[in-house]
Amino acid sequence: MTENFPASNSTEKALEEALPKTYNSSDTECRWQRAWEKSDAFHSDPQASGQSFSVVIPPPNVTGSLHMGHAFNTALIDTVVRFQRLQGKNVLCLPGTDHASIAVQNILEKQLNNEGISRFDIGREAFLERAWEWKAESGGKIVDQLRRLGYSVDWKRQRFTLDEGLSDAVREAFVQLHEKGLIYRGEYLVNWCPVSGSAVSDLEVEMKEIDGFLWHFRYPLSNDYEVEGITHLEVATTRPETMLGDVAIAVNPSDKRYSNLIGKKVILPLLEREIPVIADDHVEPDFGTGCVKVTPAHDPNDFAIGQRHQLPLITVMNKDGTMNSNAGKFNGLDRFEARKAVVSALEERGLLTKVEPYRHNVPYSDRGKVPVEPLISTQWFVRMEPLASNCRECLERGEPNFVPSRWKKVYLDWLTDIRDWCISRQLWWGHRIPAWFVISETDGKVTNNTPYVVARTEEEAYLSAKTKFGDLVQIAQDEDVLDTWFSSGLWPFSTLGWPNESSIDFNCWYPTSTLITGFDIIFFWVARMTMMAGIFTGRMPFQNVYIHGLVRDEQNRKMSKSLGNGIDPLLLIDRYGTDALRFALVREVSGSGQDIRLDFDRKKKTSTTVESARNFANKLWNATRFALLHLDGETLETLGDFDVSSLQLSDRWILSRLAKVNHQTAYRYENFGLGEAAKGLYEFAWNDFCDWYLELIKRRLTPGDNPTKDLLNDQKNCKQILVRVLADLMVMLHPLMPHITEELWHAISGASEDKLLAKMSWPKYQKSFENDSLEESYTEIFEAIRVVRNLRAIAGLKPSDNIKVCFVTKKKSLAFDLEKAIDDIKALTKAKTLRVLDSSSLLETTNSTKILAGVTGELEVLLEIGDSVDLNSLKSRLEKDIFKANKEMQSLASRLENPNFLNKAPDDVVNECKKNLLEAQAQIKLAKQRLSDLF
RNA sequence: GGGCGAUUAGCUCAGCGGUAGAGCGCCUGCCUUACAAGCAGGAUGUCCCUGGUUCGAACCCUGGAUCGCCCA
Repeated sequence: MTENFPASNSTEKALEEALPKTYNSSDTECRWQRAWEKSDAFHSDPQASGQSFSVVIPPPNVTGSLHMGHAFNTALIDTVVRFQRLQGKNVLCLPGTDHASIAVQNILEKQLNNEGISRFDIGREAFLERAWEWKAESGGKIVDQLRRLGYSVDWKRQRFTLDEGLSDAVREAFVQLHEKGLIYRGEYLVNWCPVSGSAVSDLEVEMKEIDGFLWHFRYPLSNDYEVEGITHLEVATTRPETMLGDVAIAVNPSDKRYSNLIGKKVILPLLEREIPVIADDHVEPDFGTGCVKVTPAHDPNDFAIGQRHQLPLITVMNKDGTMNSNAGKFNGLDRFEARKAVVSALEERGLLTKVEPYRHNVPYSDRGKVPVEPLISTQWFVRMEPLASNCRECLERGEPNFVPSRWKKVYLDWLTDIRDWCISRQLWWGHRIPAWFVISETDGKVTNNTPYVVARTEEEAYLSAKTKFGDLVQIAQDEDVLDTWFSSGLWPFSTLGWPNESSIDFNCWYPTSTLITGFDIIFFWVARMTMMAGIFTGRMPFQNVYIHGLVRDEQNRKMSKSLGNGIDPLLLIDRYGTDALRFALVREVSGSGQDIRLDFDRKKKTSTTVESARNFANKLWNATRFALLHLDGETLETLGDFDVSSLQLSDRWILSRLAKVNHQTAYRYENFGLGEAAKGLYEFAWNDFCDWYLELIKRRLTPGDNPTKDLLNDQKNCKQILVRVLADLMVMLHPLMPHITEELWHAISGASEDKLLAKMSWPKYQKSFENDSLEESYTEIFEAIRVVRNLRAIAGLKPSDNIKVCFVTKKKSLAFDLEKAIDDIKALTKAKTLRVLDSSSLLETTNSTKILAGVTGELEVLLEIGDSVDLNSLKSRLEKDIFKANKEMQSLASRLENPNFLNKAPDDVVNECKKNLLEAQAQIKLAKQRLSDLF
C-alpha cells in the first residue's frame, strides 16, 4: 500500500532512490481511495459505540456533472465528517442523488425530438423505461466524480430520491399531509413554463431586468357613459397581448381625476367588449396614467384584484404559449407574435398614443430560460403557513442553529410571509401523485369537479372509492408528478428509514447533526426540510446548519452553465491533486461565510491558489522525506515515547506550539472555523515545524562519526519528537487533505496496511506542554537570528564566510535563553563564535575590527567582520533604523504625555507603551553610536 | 421599495477597539544533502468618504459613495 515509502528496514540509499523529490498526487490519491472503499472504511454501524454524528449530503442531480460548487461543498462536509470521526464519534455521512424531474425530462425529450417523435407518441410507460435506462447509464457519473474528491461517505447507504424506499416515503408524506388538510387541489394562477409544459413553483422563477417598452393606449368610453367631455381612458402596459383578456380598468379610489368614472364602462378595443372601471387601493395613481388594465387570468396582481371584485377570468393563451380562441383573430399566434400584432392593430385604429423604452422585471423560468406565463390551471398545493409557523417556533428555541447566524434572518423572513407551494408538475419522470380520480362520477373524464381519493396504493384507493361511491367505481390516477423538491424535503429522514421510525438507522442518526449547504438553496431545500421534518418527525432534521458561500470565477462572476465560465474541478485535480484543491478551497473560507473567488488562468489552465496548496502538499511530502532519511528505518511505533526529562529547549518549544495548535485546531473544526483551521495548520507546518524546528534539529540528528552516549540519547529523543509532531500534524491535517496524510502517516507510523489514519483518534492535547514564556523566548531568539542574517545580507557576506557574533542584552532572562540556545543559533546563523554579554564595553576590539550592529527589542546584535563590507548599505540601513525608531518614539511619547491616556487606559497598555518607548530610545541611541563609530 | 454583504499592499483576501497581516506577484542573494513546487533577506498601504463616540477607531455609531446578492 505504501509503495512510495518502502518498508522500514530499507537502507538509506534505497530510501533515497525510492523517494521522489516531488509528490505525485494522482498515484497516492487513487491508491487510498481504492483502499478506503475496498475496506468499507466509511460504512457505518448503528450499533457501534460512540456518540452519533450524522450528515446527509445535498444530493446532486443525476443529470449533473461535477462542478466547483460540488467540490467546495464536499470539501467542507468531508472535513467536518472526517474530523468528527477522529473524535471517536459514530459517524454516518450519507450520499445520494436527486432525480431532477425537469432536467431529466428535458434530456429525454431532446433525444426523442432528434428521433422525430414526442413523449406522447411512445406513451408514459415506454418513456419511463427509457428514463430508467438513461439513469442506469448516465446517472452514476456524478457519483463517480464525487469519489474522486475522496468523499468519506457510506456508499452502501447511497440513496436515490426515486428508489423504492424514498418513493414510499413520498407517498406516505403526501397522504399524511392530505389527511391533515394541508394539501388541496384547485384552479389558481400559477407560473407556467411553456418550455417544460408544466407549472413551476414561485421559487423556480427568477426575476430578470429586461429592456422592454411601455405601450400606452386608449380604451374608449362606452358612448352611453361619456363623462364631461372625456371620451377614453389611457392605460400603460408592458404586455399588450394580454389586453385581450382584460376584464376591467382599475383606478385608485382617491384619484380625483377618475372618481366620477368609477362604475362606468369602457370598450375593450379589438374585441369590442364592454368592461367596467373599478376602484382598487392597490393602483398607484403616480404610475403611468393612473389607470391600469386588469387581466386576472394572466397577471398575479390582477388576479388579486379580480378576486376582490369578483371579476371573471378570461384566459387568452394555450399552455404552449400560443393565443387561444378567446383572443379572437389572434388565435394561434405565439404570445410574442401576438404582442406585435396587437400593437399594430391598435396603432391602425389610432389608439396607440405612446411607446417608451422601459426597463422592468420579467419573471423567467429557471429551467426553461424563457419568460414564465402566469396561467390559470388546476394544480395541487401545500398549505404552508401551519408548517412554517411550527418552524418559526422551533427557531425561537434556536432550532436549527444557523452558522453564520445572519442566515437565520433570511430563513425566518421567508417563513414569515410564506405562500402556498404548487407541488404538481405536468411531467412523467418523478413521483406520481398518489391521488385517484373517481372518473365514474364524471362520465369517465377528469374535470375540476371529479371527486378523488388519496391513498398509499391503487388498491387502497380503489377500496376507499368503492366505500364512498359504490361497487361500480372506476378510478384513474392523477397524471402529474410531484415537484422534485418535495422528495428532497424528506431527505434527512426518508434516507434513514422513515416512515419506519423504529428503524435502527433512524433511531441512531436522526435528527442529523449538521447540514452543510450553500445559501442559494436555503428556501428550496433547507426550509422545505425543516417544514417537512417538523410535521412528520416532530423535530427539526438537523441541529446545525452551516451555510457557505459560492465559488466565483476569477472575475468574481457566479459560475454558470450559460456563461460557460465554470472551472472544472477535475481538471484542477488532474493538475494539482484532490488534496490540493480541497485545501485551497477550504483555506479561502472566512468565518463570515463570504463567497470565495478562485483564480484561474484560462489559457494556461492554472490556478495559483490551488498551486500553492499543491506546494504545501509537496512541503509535507518533503518534511516526511527528511524524517525518513534520518530515522534509519525506525518508526513512530519502534521509537516509542520520548523522555520528557531530557528534552532540549527547542523540543519544548515545538511541543508547546503543537499543543496549542492541537487545541486551537480542534476548536476551529468543531465550530465551523474551517478556513481558520486550514490556515493555522499551514502556518504551523510550514513556519514553525519546517522553517524552524527541522532546521534546529539537523545538527542533533547527525551527531558525527564518534558520537558520545549523550549525543546518541539526544538524537533518539529528537527522532521521537520529530515523528510525534509529524504524525500529529498528519492527523490534524487529515480532514483537509485525506490522501497525502494517510500516505505519510503510514510511512512514519509503521502502522500496518489495514490500519487507517482515517479511523484513528485525534491526537491527545498535551496542555502541560504549553509554555508561553518559552514561546516568547523563542520569538526573541528567532528575531536575533533574523537580525544576524539581515546584517550578513547587508554586508554582502557569503554563506560560507565566517562571522563572529556577539549578543548584548541587559535582560537576564533573555541572556539565559540565548546562552541555552547558543548551539542552535550558531547553526542557524553560520556563526563561528557566539558570545552573550551584558555590556558592549566587554567586547575587545582592535582598530582593524569592523562591527556591524542591529537591534531588536532589548537585544543588541554585534557582528565582527573584516574589510569586505559594503559600508554604504550599512549606513543607509542604520539611518533607516533611526528614522523608524524615531517615528515610533514620537508617537509613543505623545500618547504618554496625554494625562487622559494615563488615567483611562488599562495599566498593561500603558506599561507596554512605556516599555516600547524605552526600547525605541535605546535603539536610537545605539544606532547613532554605531553610525558615529563607523563614519 | 425593503433587507443583506463587500470596499484593507500590484492581485486575492484575513484582521473587527491598543496604532496593519498572509498568500501570490515584485526586488536582492543562494541549486546550503528534505523540498528551486525550495531557502534567506527586502520593498510596498490617506485600511472608500464623512462626521461622531473614545485617552485611543481599519474595527463601534451617523450620514453618504461604489460594487454585488436576496426579497417585493
